[in-house]
Amino acid sequence: MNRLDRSLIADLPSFQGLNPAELDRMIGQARALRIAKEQPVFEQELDAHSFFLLLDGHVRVVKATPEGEDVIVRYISPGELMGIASALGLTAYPASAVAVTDCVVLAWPSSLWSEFASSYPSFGANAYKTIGSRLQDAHARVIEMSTEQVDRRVAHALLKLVKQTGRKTEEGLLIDFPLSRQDIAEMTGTRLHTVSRLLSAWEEKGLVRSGRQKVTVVEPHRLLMLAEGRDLKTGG
Amino acid sequence: MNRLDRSLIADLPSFQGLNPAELDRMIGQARALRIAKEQPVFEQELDAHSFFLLLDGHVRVVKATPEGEDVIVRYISPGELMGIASALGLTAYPASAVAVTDCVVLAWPSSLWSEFASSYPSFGANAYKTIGSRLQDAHARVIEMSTEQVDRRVAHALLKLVKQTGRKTEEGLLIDFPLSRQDIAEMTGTRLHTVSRLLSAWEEKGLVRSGRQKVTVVEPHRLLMLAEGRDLKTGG
DNA sequence: CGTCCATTTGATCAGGGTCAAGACGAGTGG
DNA sequence: CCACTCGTCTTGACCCTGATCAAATGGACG
Repeated sequence: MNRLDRSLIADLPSFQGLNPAELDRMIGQARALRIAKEQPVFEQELDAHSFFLLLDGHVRVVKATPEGEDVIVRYISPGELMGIASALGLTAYPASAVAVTDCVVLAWPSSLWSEFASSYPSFGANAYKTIGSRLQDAHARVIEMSTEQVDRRVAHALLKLVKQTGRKTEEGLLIDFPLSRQDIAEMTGTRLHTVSRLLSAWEEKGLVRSGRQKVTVVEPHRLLMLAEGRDLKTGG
Repeated sequence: MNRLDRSLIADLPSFQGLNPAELDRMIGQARALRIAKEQPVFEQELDAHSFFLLLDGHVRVVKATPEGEDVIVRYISPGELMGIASALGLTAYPASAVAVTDCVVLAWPSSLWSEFASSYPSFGANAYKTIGSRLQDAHARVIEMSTEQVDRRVAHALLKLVKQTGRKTEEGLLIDFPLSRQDIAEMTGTRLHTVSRLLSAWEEKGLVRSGRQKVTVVEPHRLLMLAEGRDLKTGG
């Protein structure tokens, strides 16, 4: 049986301030899981039995409305915590998480949360910092949806993804996992048709290059101008 | 000089699970403040020196966009914590808080947060539960703005306020603080004109009664139907 | 090679934003 | 006590953004 080594987590932001012995104790209670592409990590409404750390791959966090529409809450990248409902006193997951690519995750039983938070105060503080930034994200998104038009919201979403997972290629910065027009629509509160039209227009202007479930930002700077509304309508 | 008594806070949800001595120690470090109507409790971007508990009155939490538009994040009612940026590792307030009516608040220096959270674990757990429900609120709002039309969003907003601060009158449930069309617009991501038209229409249908900075929900049940889209278009 | 899904693109239309004007009501100062 | 002013609210007219409906194209994969 494989033992998990502390080097898997030692360098991650969530575990800064912990000594090797503490890391060993924490990882000793984790279970490593492999999640195949398109399979769920955890599901909305179900008992929040575990919390997770993504080691490899990408995960999409989705909330489903009563009417059956999906809204993408965020994408999780390697090194991030997810499913930390228990930190907030929840007994059920408020959203579902689905592997966008094949993933490797660590899982801890939720019952360990309070133990970890009190025994390893830096871990607790780091985790609550994460939650704080997610709360800020959510508010930022409310504000965006209240005050900005679709094109800017889509531009912001792409820039956020590029910052999070952008990989340099000859063409520009590639968003490093499969991302459809529909996905972008679910992130920005619009429809895939509108996203398609926007990307087509931007491709013509040379801002992005995109294909089937693939988006590359060619000119991040000009896209940012557009996102911030300081667009000079620089045509071709 | 007035001493603050633990009875001010003993029954509040945030302080459940604390014994009298603990309550005394906490309130002994608080300062009571009076905030006049329309005056700020704390301001966005400024150093988060304190966190607060609202004892009496109502407070509006607002985020201003770079372009100068305001978005109302939430209304705070008596007994609720606010300005708990420090719990999330923030050093500046992410939003401003303004007294909607004359208010009485308790203030603690932010530096005490970590001390409180570790010395009084129930207080910490309660506070993080509060943060959790605010995070859920924010996500719920993102979803609403992504998937629902303006009339439903406004209906939801009114119902939420009624649930939070509704006071029974002969006419129905009165929202218990001054609330303008503009305020409702800033809560729902629309314009005061649209809110005005909606309220006029609903008044005609007998769902609400409203006037200058004043809204009474006459028929919460029918308003809920409308909010949930199970509206039967029951005219007069 | 055929099927399935993502994508594109056109046409139409309506929700609600914007612009404009006026009515109403509360508080203020003379 | 009244006139005035200021801020809130109402209502009409117009128009634009982006949703909706419809159909075709194009890759990917079995």
